[in-house]
Amino acid sequence: MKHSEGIEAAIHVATMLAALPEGDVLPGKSLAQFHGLSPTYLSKTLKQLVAAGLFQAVSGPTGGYRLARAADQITLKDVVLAIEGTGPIFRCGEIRQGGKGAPGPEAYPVICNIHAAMLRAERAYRDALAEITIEALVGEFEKEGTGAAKEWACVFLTEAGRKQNTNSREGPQNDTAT
Amino acid sequence: MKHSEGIEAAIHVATMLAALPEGDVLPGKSLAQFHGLSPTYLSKTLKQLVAAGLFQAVSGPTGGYRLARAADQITLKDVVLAIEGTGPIFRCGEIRQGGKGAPGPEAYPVICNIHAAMLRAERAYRDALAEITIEALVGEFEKEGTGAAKEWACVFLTEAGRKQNTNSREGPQNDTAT
DNA sequence: GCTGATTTACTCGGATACACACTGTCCGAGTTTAGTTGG
DNA sequence: CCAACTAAACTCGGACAGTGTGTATCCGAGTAAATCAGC
Repeated sequence: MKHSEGIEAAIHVATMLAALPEGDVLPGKSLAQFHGLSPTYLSKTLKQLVAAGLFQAVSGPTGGYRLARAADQITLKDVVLAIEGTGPIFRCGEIRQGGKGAPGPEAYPVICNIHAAMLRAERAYRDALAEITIEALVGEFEKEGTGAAKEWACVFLTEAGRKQNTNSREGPQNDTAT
Repeated sequence: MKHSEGIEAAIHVATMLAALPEGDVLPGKSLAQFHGLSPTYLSKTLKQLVAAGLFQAVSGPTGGYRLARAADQITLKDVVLAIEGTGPIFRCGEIRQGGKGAPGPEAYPVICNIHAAMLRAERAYRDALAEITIEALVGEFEKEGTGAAKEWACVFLTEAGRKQNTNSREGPQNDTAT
């Protein structure tokens, strides 16, 4: 009952992409360097986020990743489910009717109350995650972060960020400079 | 991010022990048979619950397990933490300052907001679990369960339950019949 | 018949294999850029 | 000088090992009850 390491990376990367100018992309290699992670393993996590429809990937020398939706339309719940899978935390094996000699399923018409209690807790967890959007996290960092930390992130975004001519979420950017 | 299978068994066993007359014990073998589980593996789970101080174990031919505390003093949170460990679900690796060239820890005086958000969700989860006591689960079963299911459980408790002369939680039972 | 030690059978507890998922890595397919060559 | 072609470099994506936790099992230490011998 522990989250995989990739969860932390996925959320941090998502906030980075959210802080990026609309349509721009960040390559996985740069993201790994910025966070001090293995590029090859981070790509595995990023792949999952693309498969889940949260990120978009662009190939080629100027390629990278960007958010597939607006940052206020992506929650921590989305990210967690993309990495950990959408299956339930608690899997009820109906062991209450597993013993030899136990009455059949007709004797258990309602859901196991233990199962129900665990589902309530699981729902509380995911609801709490669903309340936090990536945009909110970026906003908190902008407000609470120290000067050095913000500058460090800003420099990274400026250096590693890449304009994209083909922008699927908006029209092409007018700004073509560098 | 899934619970181990033992969680379900642990909770069901706890409710069984709670339904038992005060001080009586149930052997692990019987508990496994009633739930259709492997006795050897269930013993591993029970061992964890004893180590956590939730259950008490009695050796010998008339031995078994019983609750170490009153059923209303044991919550689902206690059981889950006993099996899964008390460590946090989300482990923050501080990757925000992991990159080469990143500013030192003094640039990050406050907790990572991502970490904080995950902690809030985790707290919501455990709070929800802490609200459910084993006694409440037994009460729900008594109220909602069907006649066949309740009778099946009652027969099991009667047949497998064992009186204990040395009762650490209360004085010896006067009832010596059967 | 009663008392006592002895034997037995049953219980829990720790130590030991097996399997799956997470972690970590490599190489290949695809695309854009830059360079080069010909007109 | 311009345009088109070619080659190269960089990106993501899928396939392939290593490791740690969870799963499953067996055997040994300890205890209460039942048995049996002796009084």
